[in-house]
Amino acid sequence: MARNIPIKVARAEKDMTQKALAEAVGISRQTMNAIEQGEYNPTIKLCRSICRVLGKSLDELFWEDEEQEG
Amino acid sequence: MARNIPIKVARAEKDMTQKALAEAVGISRQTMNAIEQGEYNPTIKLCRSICRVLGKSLDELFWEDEEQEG
DNA sequence: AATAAATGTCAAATATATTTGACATTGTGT
DNA sequence: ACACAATGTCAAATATATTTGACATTTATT
Repeated sequence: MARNIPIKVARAEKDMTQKALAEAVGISRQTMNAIEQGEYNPTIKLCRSICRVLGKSLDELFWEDEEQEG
Repeated sequence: MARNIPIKVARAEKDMTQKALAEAVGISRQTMNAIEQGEYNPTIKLCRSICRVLGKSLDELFWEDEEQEG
């Protein structure tokens, strides 16, 4: 997976830290960091939570045109 | 979670069976069924695969305005 | 330069998504 | 009514997302 820049940007727009976003969404700071680093696949439910907090859509934050192979 | 009608509709539009969609996406038939029944949260990567096969966006197939508690 | 906050990263443990196999039910066609 | 495909559902096993704790690095502030 590629690094998730859209989340980083949306977070900056809200002036939120990774820690703050993680708490708002109810996950650990490390998990939030890993998601932004693109290190693994979050659950759709978690993605929706992040979208709600950041005021963005799934397509805006989590779409990828090409998926990296295994 | 609520039953995922949009997937059912999009699958009908493509005239695909749950089994066929599951195979196209590389998961088991039971998992595909469970997703349509809204019984658990798939991974975002899997959601994207389903979107690509069905020619729909994440927002079209996987957005939910209100998340069910617990 | 020094201090603190924010971020990046690792390993071990835990929670949960997904698989497999099996069987019940429903829908469709003959 | 009969057969067959498609769907729904359960339990046990496996793969993987997520947590926790700890530490290194970067970035901001004084």
